[in-house]
Amino acid sequence: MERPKEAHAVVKLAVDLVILTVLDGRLQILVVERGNEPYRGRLALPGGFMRPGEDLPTTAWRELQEETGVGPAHIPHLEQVGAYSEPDRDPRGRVVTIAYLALAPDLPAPTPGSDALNAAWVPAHDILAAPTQLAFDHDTIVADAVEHACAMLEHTTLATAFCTTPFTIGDLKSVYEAVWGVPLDIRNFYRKVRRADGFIEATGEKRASDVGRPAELFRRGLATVINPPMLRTPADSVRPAV
Amino acid sequence: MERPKEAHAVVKLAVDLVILTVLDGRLQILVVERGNEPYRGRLALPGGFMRPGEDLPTTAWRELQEETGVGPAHIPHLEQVGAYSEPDRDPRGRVVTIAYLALAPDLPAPTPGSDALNAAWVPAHDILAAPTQLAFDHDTIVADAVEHACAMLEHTTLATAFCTTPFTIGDLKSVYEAVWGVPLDIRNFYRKVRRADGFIEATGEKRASDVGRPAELFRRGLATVINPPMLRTPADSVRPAV
DNA sequence: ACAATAGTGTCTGTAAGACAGTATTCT
DNA sequence: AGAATACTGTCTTACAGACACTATTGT
Repeated sequence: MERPKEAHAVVKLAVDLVILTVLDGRLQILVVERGNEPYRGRLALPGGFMRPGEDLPTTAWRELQEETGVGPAHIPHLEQVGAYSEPDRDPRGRVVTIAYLALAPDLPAPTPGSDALNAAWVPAHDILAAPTQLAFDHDTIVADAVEHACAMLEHTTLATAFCTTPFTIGDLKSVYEAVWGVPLDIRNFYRKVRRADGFIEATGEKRASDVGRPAELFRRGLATVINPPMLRTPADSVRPAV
Repeated sequence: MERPKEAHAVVKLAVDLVILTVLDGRLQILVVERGNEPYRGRLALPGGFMRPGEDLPTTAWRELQEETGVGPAHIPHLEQVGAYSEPDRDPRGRVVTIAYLALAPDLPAPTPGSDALNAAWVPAHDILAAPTQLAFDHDTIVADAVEHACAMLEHTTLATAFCTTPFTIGDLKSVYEAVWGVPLDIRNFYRKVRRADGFIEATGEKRASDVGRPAELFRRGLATVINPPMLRTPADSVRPAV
Protein backbone atom coordinates (compact mmCIF):
# COMPACT_ATOMS: atom_id res chain seq x y z
CA MET A 1 0.00 0.00 0.00
CA GLU A 2 2.96 2.36 0.30
CA ARG A 3 5.25 3.64 -2.43
CA PRO A 4 7.87 5.64 -0.50
CA LYS A 5 9.57 7.19 -3.54
CA GLU A 6 6.45 9.16 -4.44
CA ALA A 7 5.10 12.23 -2.70
CA HIS A 8 1.85 11.82 -0.83
CA ALA A 9 -0.83 14.47 -1.08
CA VAL A 10 -1.31 16.48 2.10
CA VAL A 11 -5.02 16.74 2.66
CA LYS A 12 -7.40 17.62 5.43
CA LEU A 13 -10.38 15.38 5.98
CA ALA A 14 -13.82 16.81 6.62
CA VAL A 15 -17.32 15.49 7.11
CA ASP A 16 -20.39 17.18 5.64
CA LEU A 17 -23.89 16.34 6.78
CA VAL A 18 -27.01 16.17 4.67
CA ILE A 19 -29.70 16.27 7.32
CA LEU A 20 -33.11 15.66 5.80
CA THR A 21 -36.53 16.13 7.31
CA VAL A 22 -40.10 16.38 6.04
CA LEU A 23 -41.70 19.76 6.78
CA ASP A 24 -44.85 21.16 5.22
CA GLY A 25 -45.10 18.04 3.12
CA ARG A 26 -41.78 18.77 1.48
CA LEU A 27 -38.31 17.31 1.82
CA GLN A 28 -36.11 19.89 3.50
CA ILE A 29 -32.39 20.11 4.13
CA LEU A 30 -30.61 21.74 7.03
CA VAL A 31 -28.21 24.40 5.79
CA VAL A 32 -26.12 26.97 7.63
CA GLU A 33 -25.01 30.41 6.59
CA ARG A 34 -21.26 30.48 6.62
CA GLY A 35 -19.66 32.88 9.10
CA ASN A 36 -16.11 32.57 7.81
CA GLU A 37 -14.28 32.81 4.53
CA PRO A 38 -14.40 31.32 2.02
CA TYR A 39 -18.01 31.62 0.90
CA ARG A 40 -18.80 33.86 3.86
CA GLY A 41 -22.54 34.50 3.92
CA ARG A 42 -23.29 31.69 1.50
CA LEU A 43 -25.40 28.70 2.42
CA ALA A 44 -23.59 25.43 3.01
CA LEU A 45 -24.05 22.04 4.54
CA PRO A 46 -23.14 21.70 8.20
CA GLY A 47 -19.89 19.87 8.73
CA GLY A 48 -16.42 20.08 10.08
CA PHE A 49 -12.95 18.65 10.15
CA MET A 50 -12.02 15.34 11.62
CA ARG A 51 -10.12 15.63 14.90
CA PRO A 52 -7.25 13.48 16.14
CA GLY A 53 -8.42 10.11 17.41
CA GLU A 54 -11.77 10.32 15.69
CA ASP A 55 -13.01 8.11 12.93
CA LEU A 56 -15.46 9.46 10.38
CA PRO A 57 -18.70 8.28 12.01
CA THR A 58 -17.56 9.84 15.29
CA THR A 59 -16.88 13.13 13.55
CA ALA A 60 -20.27 12.96 11.88
CA TRP A 61 -22.13 12.28 15.14
CA ARG A 62 -20.25 15.05 16.91
CA GLU A 63 -21.03 17.58 14.18
CA LEU A 64 -24.65 16.47 14.16
CA GLN A 65 -24.83 17.08 17.89
CA GLU A 66 -23.17 20.46 17.62
CA GLU A 67 -25.30 21.66 14.72
CA THR A 68 -28.72 20.35 15.71
CA GLY A 69 -28.46 19.41 19.35
CA VAL A 70 -29.69 15.89 18.73
CA GLY A 71 -27.90 12.63 19.21
CA PRO A 72 -28.42 8.95 18.48
CA ALA A 73 -31.66 8.93 20.42
CA HIS A 74 -33.41 10.94 17.73
CA ILE A 75 -31.46 9.92 14.63
CA PRO A 76 -31.40 6.15 14.33
CA HIS A 77 -28.84 5.97 11.57
CA LEU A 78 -26.10 7.86 9.79
CA GLU A 79 -25.38 6.67 6.28
CA GLN A 80 -22.18 7.30 4.39
CA VAL A 81 -22.87 8.78 0.96
CA GLY A 82 -19.42 9.13 -0.50
CA ALA A 83 -16.12 10.96 -0.73
CA TYR A 84 -15.60 14.21 -2.63
CA SER A 85 -12.04 14.92 -3.56
CA GLU A 86 -11.69 17.38 -6.44
CA PRO A 87 -8.38 19.17 -5.88
CA ASP A 88 -9.92 22.65 -6.18
CA ARG A 89 -13.20 22.02 -4.41
CA ASP A 90 -12.04 24.14 -1.45
CA PRO A 91 -10.15 27.40 -2.07
CA ARG A 92 -8.24 26.97 1.21
CA GLY A 93 -6.35 23.96 -0.06
CA ARG A 94 -6.72 20.23 -0.28
CA VAL A 95 -9.82 19.21 1.64
CA VAL A 96 -11.45 15.88 0.99
CA THR A 97 -14.88 15.52 2.51
CA ILE A 98 -16.97 12.49 3.31
CA ALA A 99 -20.69 13.12 3.07
CA TYR A 100 -23.09 11.55 5.56
CA LEU A 101 -26.84 11.35 5.34
CA ALA A 102 -29.16 11.66 8.34
CA LEU A 103 -32.93 11.31 8.35
CA ALA A 104 -34.55 13.36 11.07
CA PRO A 105 -38.07 13.60 12.42
CA ASP A 106 -39.43 17.03 13.19
CA LEU A 107 -36.50 18.54 15.07
CA PRO A 108 -36.37 21.59 17.29
CA ALA A 109 -35.59 24.73 15.32
CA PRO A 110 -31.92 24.50 14.45
CA THR A 111 -29.60 26.73 16.46
CA PRO A 112 -26.66 28.38 14.75
CA GLY A 113 -23.31 26.91 15.72
CA SER A 114 -20.17 28.79 16.52
CA ASP A 115 -19.06 29.19 12.93
CA ALA A 116 -22.48 29.61 11.38
CA LEU A 117 -24.41 32.86 11.26
CA ASN A 118 -27.71 31.13 10.83
CA ALA A 119 -29.28 27.72 10.35
CA ALA A 120 -32.45 26.92 8.48
CA TRP A 121 -34.41 24.28 6.63
CA VAL A 122 -34.64 24.81 2.89
CA PRO A 123 -36.65 22.64 0.47
CA ALA A 124 -34.51 20.06 -1.28
CA HIS A 125 -36.15 20.76 -4.61
CA ASP A 126 -35.05 24.37 -4.52
CA ILE A 127 -31.45 23.26 -4.32
CA LEU A 128 -31.81 20.53 -6.93
CA ALA A 129 -33.63 22.85 -9.33
CA ALA A 130 -31.03 25.63 -9.10
CA PRO A 131 -27.77 23.92 -8.26
CA THR A 132 -25.72 27.04 -7.76
CA GLN A 133 -26.90 27.96 -4.31
CA LEU A 134 -24.58 26.23 -1.93
CA ALA A 135 -20.92 26.79 -1.19
CA PHE A 136 -18.17 24.42 -2.38
CA ASP A 137 -19.55 21.39 -4.23
CA HIS A 138 -22.37 21.01 -1.75
CA ASP A 139 -25.03 21.10 -4.48
CA THR A 140 -23.55 17.93 -5.92
CA ILE A 141 -23.39 16.35 -2.49
CA VAL A 142 -27.04 17.20 -1.88
CA ALA A 143 -28.08 15.66 -5.20
CA ASP A 144 -26.19 12.45 -4.45
CA ALA A 145 -27.52 12.28 -0.90
CA VAL A 146 -31.13 12.81 -1.92
CA GLU A 147 -30.86 10.11 -4.54
CA HIS A 148 -29.32 7.89 -1.86
CA ALA A 149 -32.26 8.61 0.44
CA CYS A 150 -34.76 7.82 -2.32
CA ALA A 151 -33.11 4.47 -2.90
CA MET A 152 -32.97 3.68 0.81
CA LEU A 153 -36.68 4.25 1.20
CA GLU A 154 -37.30 1.52 -1.35
CA HIS A 155 -35.45 -1.21 0.45
CA THR A 156 -35.13 -0.24 4.10
CA THR A 157 -37.50 0.74 6.85
CA LEU A 158 -35.66 4.01 7.34
CA ALA A 159 -38.69 6.06 6.30
CA THR A 160 -39.87 5.64 9.88
CA ALA A 161 -36.84 7.68 10.91
CA PHE A 162 -38.62 10.73 9.52
CA CYS A 163 -41.56 10.17 11.86
CA THR A 164 -41.89 10.83 15.57
CA THR A 165 -43.25 7.76 17.28
CA PRO A 166 -46.10 7.01 17.28
CA PHE A 167 -47.10 7.79 13.72
CA THR A 168 -49.98 7.04 11.38
CA ILE A 169 -49.83 5.35 8.02
CA GLY A 170 -50.77 8.68 6.54
CA ASP A 171 -47.69 10.23 8.14
CA LEU A 172 -45.54 7.53 6.62
CA LYS A 173 -47.10 8.04 3.22
CA SER A 174 -46.32 11.76 3.43
CA VAL A 175 -42.68 10.87 3.96
CA TYR A 176 -42.51 8.77 0.83
CA GLU A 177 -44.31 11.41 -1.19
CA ALA A 178 -42.06 14.20 0.04
CA VAL A 179 -38.81 12.31 -0.56
CA TRP A 180 -39.74 10.76 -3.87
CA GLY A 181 -41.62 13.85 -5.01
CA VAL A 182 -44.52 11.88 -6.43
CA PRO A 183 -48.07 11.31 -5.16
CA LEU A 184 -48.84 7.75 -4.10
CA ASP A 185 -52.11 5.86 -4.07
CA ILE A 186 -53.00 5.60 -0.39
CA ARG A 187 -54.88 2.35 -0.83
CA ASN A 188 -52.01 0.54 -2.49
CA PHE A 189 -49.69 2.10 0.05
CA TYR A 190 -51.69 0.60 2.92
CA ARG A 191 -51.52 -2.81 1.34
CA LYS A 192 -47.77 -2.73 0.76
CA VAL A 193 -46.91 -1.37 4.20
CA ARG A 194 -49.00 -3.95 6.01
CA ARG A 195 -47.74 -6.82 3.92
CA ALA A 196 -44.10 -5.98 4.68
CA ASP A 197 -43.39 -7.94 7.83
CA GLY A 198 -41.78 -6.03 10.68
CA PHE A 199 -42.00 -2.64 8.97
CA ILE A 200 -44.53 -1.07 11.34
CA GLU A 201 -46.16 -2.33 14.50
CA ALA A 202 -49.64 -1.41 15.71
CA THR A 203 -49.79 0.24 19.11
CA GLY A 204 -53.55 -0.19 19.52
CA GLU A 205 -53.90 3.53 20.18
CA LYS A 206 -55.59 6.04 17.95
CA ARG A 207 -54.92 9.69 17.25
CA ALA A 208 -57.91 12.01 16.84
CA SER A 209 -57.36 14.98 14.60
CA ASP A 210 -59.62 18.02 14.34
CA VAL A 211 -61.92 16.33 11.94
CA GLY A 212 -62.47 12.92 10.44
CA ARG A 213 -61.98 9.41 11.67
CA PRO A 214 -59.07 8.97 14.10
CA ALA A 215 -56.08 7.17 12.64
CA GLU A 216 -54.44 4.08 14.08
CA LEU A 217 -51.02 4.67 15.56
CA PHE A 218 -47.92 2.63 14.84
CA ARG A 219 -44.32 2.37 15.92
CA ARG A 220 -41.26 1.16 14.02
CA GLY A 221 -41.04 -2.59 13.59
CA LEU A 222 -37.96 -4.70 14.10
CA ALA A 223 -37.14 -5.23 10.44
CA THR A 224 -34.53 -3.08 8.75
CA VAL A 225 -35.13 -4.26 5.19
CA ILE A 226 -38.52 -4.26 3.52
CA ASN A 227 -39.71 -7.38 1.79
CA PRO A 228 -41.16 -7.02 -0.73
CA PRO A 229 -39.49 -3.65 -1.38
CA MET A 230 -41.45 -0.45 -1.85
CA LEU A 231 -40.44 0.24 -5.43
CA ARG A 232 -40.87 3.58 -7.09
CA THR A 233 -41.84 3.23 -10.69
CA PRO A 234 -38.81 3.81 -12.91
CA ALA A 235 -40.26 7.07 -14.26
CA ASP A 236 -40.47 8.54 -10.77
CA SER A 237 -37.65 10.74 -9.69
CA VAL A 238 -37.16 13.41 -7.14
CA ARG A 239 -35.36 15.51 -9.71
CA PRO A 240 -37.40 17.97 -11.74
CA ALA A 241 -37.94 16.91 -15.32
CA VAL A 242 -35.36 18.40 -17.66
CA MET B 1 -16.82 24.16 7.72
CA GLU B 2 -13.82 25.23 9.77
CA ARG B 3 -13.49 25.48 13.51
CA PRO B 4 -10.06 27.04 13.96
CA LYS B 5 -9.79 26.62 17.71
CA GLU B 6 -9.81 22.82 17.45
CA ALA B 7 -6.98 20.60 16.28
CA HIS B 8 -7.49 18.84 12.99
CA ALA B 9 -6.49 15.24 12.59
CA VAL B 10 -3.46 14.69 10.39
CA VAL B 11 -4.24 11.82 8.09
CA LYS B 12 -2.97 10.29 4.90
CA LEU B 13 -5.47 9.36 2.22
CA ALA B 14 -5.23 6.09 0.35
CA VAL B 15 -7.22 4.22 -2.25
CA ASP B 16 -7.74 0.46 -2.16
CA LEU B 17 -9.01 -1.48 -5.12
CA VAL B 18 -11.33 -4.45 -5.12
CA ILE B 19 -10.81 -5.82 -8.62
CA LEU B 20 -13.28 -8.60 -9.33
CA THR B 21 -13.34 -11.09 -12.16
CA VAL B 22 -15.03 -14.37 -12.91
CA LEU B 23 -12.61 -17.26 -13.30
CA ASP B 24 -13.40 -20.98 -13.28
CA GLY B 25 -17.02 -20.06 -12.67
CA ARG B 26 -16.14 -18.36 -9.42
CA LEU B 27 -15.88 -14.75 -8.33
CA GLN B 28 -12.23 -13.94 -7.76
CA ILE B 29 -10.42 -10.99 -6.27
CA LEU B 30 -7.01 -9.61 -7.19
CA VAL B 31 -4.74 -9.57 -4.14
CA VAL B 32 -1.08 -8.80 -3.75
CA GLU B 33 1.45 -10.14 -1.31
CA ARG B 34 2.85 -7.24 0.63
CA GLY B 35 6.57 -6.59 0.20
CA ASN B 36 6.91 -4.04 3.00
CA GLU B 37 6.01 -3.71 6.65
CA PRO B 38 3.50 -3.72 8.15
CA TYR B 39 1.90 -7.04 7.27
CA ARG B 40 4.91 -8.01 5.15
CA GLY B 41 4.13 -11.26 3.35
CA ARG B 42 0.41 -11.01 4.05
CA LEU B 43 -2.17 -10.74 1.32
CA ALA B 44 -3.77 -7.35 0.79
CA LEU B 45 -5.78 -5.40 -1.72
CA PRO B 46 -3.84 -3.39 -4.27
CA GLY B 47 -3.86 0.30 -3.56
CA GLY B 48 -1.78 3.30 -2.75
CA PHE B 49 -1.64 6.81 -1.46
CA MET B 50 -3.15 9.82 -3.15
CA ARG B 51 -0.56 12.12 -4.72
CA PRO B 52 -0.60 15.89 -4.86
CA GLY B 53 -2.99 17.22 -7.47
CA GLU B 54 -4.88 13.96 -7.79
CA ASP B 55 -8.46 13.39 -6.88
CA LEU B 56 -9.58 9.98 -5.70
CA PRO B 57 -10.79 8.58 -9.04
CA THR B 58 -7.47 9.60 -10.61
CA THR B 59 -5.58 7.81 -7.87
CA ALA B 60 -7.76 4.76 -8.36
CA TRP B 61 -7.24 4.64 -12.13
CA ARG B 62 -3.51 5.12 -11.72
CA GLU B 63 -3.22 2.31 -9.21
CA LEU B 64 -5.37 0.09 -11.40
CA GLN B 65 -3.02 0.74 -14.30
CA GLU B 66 0.07 0.09 -12.19
CA GLU B 67 -1.24 -3.09 -10.63
CA THR B 68 -2.94 -4.74 -13.56
CA GLY B 69 -1.69 -2.95 -16.65
CA VAL B 70 -5.18 -2.18 -17.84
CA GLY B 71 -6.88 1.18 -18.29
CA PRO B 72 -10.32 2.55 -19.07
CA ALA B 73 -10.45 0.60 -22.32
CA HIS B 74 -10.89 -2.68 -20.46
CA ILE B 75 -12.61 -1.52 -17.28
CA PRO B 76 -15.69 0.50 -18.13
CA HIS B 77 -16.35 1.79 -14.66
CA LEU B 78 -14.85 2.35 -11.24
CA GLU B 79 -17.33 2.51 -8.41
CA GLN B 80 -16.69 4.10 -5.04
CA VAL B 81 -17.55 1.73 -2.23
CA GLY B 82 -16.84 3.79 0.86
CA ALA B 83 -14.38 5.30 3.30
CA TYR B 84 -12.66 3.35 6.05
CA SER B 85 -11.34 5.46 8.87
CA GLU B 86 -10.80 3.54 12.09
CA PRO B 87 -7.94 5.29 13.91
CA ASP B 88 -5.94 2.11 14.39
CA ARG B 89 -6.67 0.42 11.10
CA ASP B 90 -3.09 1.05 9.96
CA PRO B 91 -0.18 0.55 12.43
CA ARG B 92 1.85 3.25 10.66
CA GLY B 93 -0.50 6.01 11.75
CA ARG B 94 -3.65 7.69 10.60
CA VAL B 95 -4.52 6.40 7.16
CA VAL B 96 -8.03 6.76 5.81
CA THR B 97 -8.73 4.73 2.71
CA ILE B 98 -11.41 5.00 0.07
CA ALA B 99 -12.33 1.67 -1.48
CA TYR B 100 -13.10 1.40 -5.18
CA LEU B 101 -14.67 -1.48 -7.02
CA ALA B 102 -13.71 -2.57 -10.52
CA LEU B 103 -15.28 -5.32 -12.57
CA ALA B 104 -12.84 -6.90 -14.99
CA PRO B 105 -13.20 -9.37 -17.81
CA ASP B 106 -10.59 -12.09 -18.08
CA LEU B 107 -7.41 -10.09 -17.63
CA PRO B 108 -3.82 -11.01 -18.43
CA ALA B 109 -2.15 -12.70 -15.49
CA PRO B 110 -1.47 -9.95 -12.97
CA THR B 111 2.10 -8.78 -12.70
CA PRO B 112 3.56 -7.89 -9.30
CA GLY B 113 4.10 -4.18 -8.78
CA SER B 114 7.06 -2.50 -7.19
CA ASP B 115 5.85 -2.93 -3.64
CA ALA B 116 4.20 -6.31 -4.06
CA LEU B 117 5.99 -9.64 -3.98
CA ASN B 118 3.25 -11.38 -5.88
CA ALA B 119 -0.17 -10.87 -7.34
CA ALA B 120 -2.90 -13.47 -7.73
CA TRP B 121 -6.59 -14.11 -8.06
CA VAL B 122 -8.21 -15.69 -5.02
CA PRO B 123 -11.84 -16.78 -4.76
CA ALA B 124 -14.02 -14.23 -3.04
CA HIS B 125 -15.78 -16.88 -1.02
CA ASP B 126 -12.51 -17.97 0.57
CA ILE B 127 -12.01 -14.48 1.94
CA LEU B 128 -15.61 -14.05 3.02
CA ALA B 129 -15.69 -17.44 4.71
CA ALA B 130 -12.48 -16.89 6.68
CA PRO B 131 -12.23 -13.14 7.17
CA THR B 132 -8.81 -13.12 8.76
CA GLN B 133 -6.72 -13.51 5.67
CA LEU B 134 -6.05 -10.03 4.46
CA ALA B 135 -3.96 -7.24 5.95
CA PHE B 136 -5.47 -4.16 7.60
CA ASP B 137 -9.29 -4.14 7.47
CA HIS B 138 -9.27 -5.40 3.91
CA ASP B 139 -11.54 -8.33 4.74
CA THR B 140 -14.24 -5.87 5.69
CA ILE B 141 -13.65 -3.85 2.55
CA VAL B 142 -13.94 -6.98 0.42
CA ALA B 143 -17.22 -7.94 2.08
CA ASP B 144 -18.69 -4.49 1.48
CA ALA B 145 -17.45 -4.36 -2.10
CA VAL B 146 -18.82 -7.78 -2.99
CA GLU B 147 -22.18 -6.86 -1.54
CA HIS B 148 -22.00 -3.67 -3.58
CA ALA B 149 -21.26 -5.67 -6.72
CA CYS B 150 -24.18 -8.00 -6.05
CA ALA B 151 -26.53 -5.05 -5.74
CA MET B 152 -25.18 -3.40 -8.87
CA LEU B 153 -25.83 -6.52 -10.93
CA GLU B 154 -29.49 -6.25 -10.03
CA HIS B 155 -30.04 -2.76 -11.35
CA THR B 156 -27.27 -1.96 -13.81
CA THR B 157 -25.90 -3.54 -16.95
CA LEU B 158 -22.45 -3.76 -15.39
CA ALA B 159 -22.48 -7.55 -15.52
CA THR B 160 -21.35 -7.19 -19.11
CA ALA B 161 -18.16 -5.62 -17.76
CA PHE B 162 -17.12 -9.11 -16.63
CA CYS B 163 -17.37 -10.40 -20.19
CA THR B 164 -15.06 -9.94 -23.13
CA THR B 165 -17.06 -8.79 -26.12
CA PRO B 166 -18.63 -10.61 -27.83
CA PHE B 167 -20.21 -12.88 -25.26
CA THR B 168 -23.01 -15.41 -25.11
CA ILE B 169 -26.04 -15.35 -22.85
CA GLY B 170 -24.55 -18.37 -21.15
CA ASP B 171 -21.42 -16.33 -20.38
CA LEU B 172 -23.56 -13.61 -18.86
CA LYS B 173 -25.48 -16.12 -16.78
CA SER B 174 -22.20 -17.49 -15.42
CA VAL B 175 -21.33 -13.99 -14.24
CA TYR B 176 -24.54 -13.64 -12.28
CA GLU B 177 -24.18 -17.10 -10.81
CA ALA B 178 -20.58 -16.51 -9.78
CA VAL B 179 -21.20 -13.13 -8.18
CA TRP B 180 -24.46 -13.97 -6.48
CA GLY B 181 -23.32 -17.49 -5.61
CA VAL B 182 -26.64 -19.07 -6.57
CA PRO B 183 -27.66 -21.16 -9.58
CA LEU B 184 -30.13 -19.51 -11.93
CA ASP B 185 -32.73 -21.01 -14.22
CA ILE B 186 -31.33 -20.45 -17.70
CA ARG B 187 -34.79 -20.28 -19.30
CA ASN B 188 -36.03 -17.54 -17.03
CA PHE B 189 -32.67 -15.83 -17.39
CA TYR B 190 -33.05 -15.70 -21.18
CA ARG B 191 -36.47 -14.14 -20.85
CA LYS B 192 -35.38 -11.43 -18.44
CA VAL B 193 -32.24 -10.50 -20.32
CA ARG B 194 -34.03 -10.17 -23.64
CA ARG B 195 -36.92 -8.21 -22.17
CA ALA B 196 -34.60 -5.63 -20.64
CA ASP B 197 -34.22 -3.05 -23.39
CA GLY B 198 -30.68 -2.02 -24.25
CA PHE B 199 -29.02 -4.56 -21.98
CA ILE B 200 -27.46 -6.70 -24.72
CA GLU B 201 -27.38 -6.37 -28.47
CA ALA B 202 -27.23 -9.23 -30.95
CA THR B 203 -24.24 -9.25 -33.27
CA GLY B 204 -25.68 -11.84 -35.64
CA GLU B 205 -22.55 -13.97 -35.22
CA LYS B 206 -22.34 -17.32 -33.52
CA ARG B 207 -19.63 -19.01 -31.54
CA ALA B 208 -19.08 -22.71 -32.08
CA SER B 209 -17.72 -24.65 -29.13
CA ASP B 210 -16.27 -28.18 -29.25
CA VAL B 211 -19.66 -29.76 -28.98
CA GLY B 212 -23.28 -28.73 -29.06
CA ARG B 213 -25.22 -26.03 -30.85
CA PRO B 214 -23.29 -22.78 -31.41
CA ALA B 215 -24.40 -19.90 -29.24
CA GLU B 216 -25.50 -16.49 -30.47
CA LEU B 217 -23.06 -13.70 -29.71
CA PHE B 218 -23.94 -10.36 -28.15
CA ARG B 219 -22.30 -7.10 -27.23
CA ARG B 220 -23.17 -4.58 -24.49
CA GLY B 221 -26.24 -2.47 -25.17
CA LEU B 222 -26.55 1.24 -24.62
CA ALA B 223 -28.56 1.08 -21.42
CA THR B 224 -26.85 1.44 -18.06
CA VAL B 225 -29.82 0.58 -15.88
CA ILE B 226 -31.89 -2.57 -16.29
CA ASN B 227 -35.63 -2.28 -16.46
CA PRO B 228 -37.17 -4.37 -15.10
CA PRO B 229 -34.30 -5.10 -12.71
CA MET B 230 -32.73 -8.56 -12.38
CA LEU B 231 -33.69 -9.23 -8.79
CA ARG B 232 -32.11 -11.89 -6.66
CA THR B 233 -34.60 -13.53 -4.41
CA PRO B 234 -34.23 -12.08 -0.90
CA ALA B 235 -32.97 -15.37 0.48
CA ASP B 236 -30.08 -15.37 -1.97
CA SER B 237 -26.81 -14.07 -0.74
CA VAL B 238 -23.21 -14.39 -1.72
CA ARG B 239 -22.23 -14.93 1.88
CA PRO B 240 -22.09 -18.47 3.17
CA ALA B 241 -24.96 -19.42 5.45
CA VAL B 242 -24.12 -18.91 9.13
C1' DA C 1 -76.97 15.09 6.98
C1' DC C 2 -72.61 16.31 5.62
C1' DA C 3 -67.78 16.97 5.31
C1' DA C 4 -63.50 15.05 6.16
C1' DT C 5 -60.24 11.71 7.05
C1' DA C 6 -59.27 6.49 7.68
C1' DG C 7 -59.30 2.09 5.99
C1' DT C 8 -60.93 -2.35 2.96
C1' DG C 9 -61.96 -4.90 -1.31
C1' DT C 10 -61.70 -6.02 -6.23
C1' DC C 11 -60.13 -6.17 -10.95
C1' DT C 12 -56.42 -6.46 -14.25
C1' DG C 13 -51.90 -6.53 -16.26
C1' DT C 14 -47.06 -7.69 -15.73
C1' DA C 15 -43.45 -10.31 -14.44
C1' DA C 16 -41.37 -13.98 -11.69
C1' DG C 17 -40.58 -19.08 -10.67
C1' DA C 18 -41.15 -23.77 -12.17
C1' DC C 19 -40.86 -26.90 -15.73
C1' DA C 20 -41.47 -29.38 -20.69
C1' DG C 21 -40.17 -29.29 -24.99
C1' DT C 22 -37.60 -28.04 -29.56
C1' DA C 23 -33.23 -26.77 -32.29
C1' DT C 24 -28.56 -27.20 -33.88
C1' DT C 25 -24.20 -28.86 -33.68
C1' DC C 26 -20.32 -32.78 -33.28
C1' DT C 27 -18.97 -37.71 -32.99
C1' DA D 1 -28.45 -42.31 -33.54
C1' DG D 2 -26.97 -40.13 -29.52
C1' DA D 3 -24.81 -36.75 -26.67
C1' DA D 4 -24.21 -32.13 -25.63
C1' DT D 5 -25.26 -27.49 -25.64
C1' DA D 6 -28.56 -23.59 -27.11
C1' DC D 7 -32.91 -21.82 -27.10
C1' DT D 8 -38.48 -21.32 -26.84
C1' DG D 9 -43.06 -21.83 -24.86
C1' DT D 10 -46.53 -22.55 -21.15
C1' DC D 11 -48.59 -22.67 -16.64
C1' DT D 12 -49.22 -20.74 -12.15
C1' DT D 13 -48.64 -17.45 -8.63
C1' DA D 14 -47.45 -13.01 -6.60
C1' DC D 15 -47.56 -8.38 -6.65
C1' DA D 16 -48.18 -3.70 -8.76
C1' DG D 17 -51.41 -0.04 -10.39
C1' DA D 18 -56.01 1.62 -10.87
C1' DC D 19 -60.31 2.42 -8.87
C1' DA D 20 -65.09 1.87 -5.82
C1' DC D 21 -66.60 1.32 -1.64
C1' DT D 22 -67.27 1.22 3.64
C1' DA D 23 -66.07 3.15 8.48
C1' DT D 24 -65.62 6.55 12.07
C1' DT D 25 -65.19 10.86 13.73
C1' DG D 26 -66.70 16.31 14.35
C1' DT D 27 -70.08 20.04 13.19
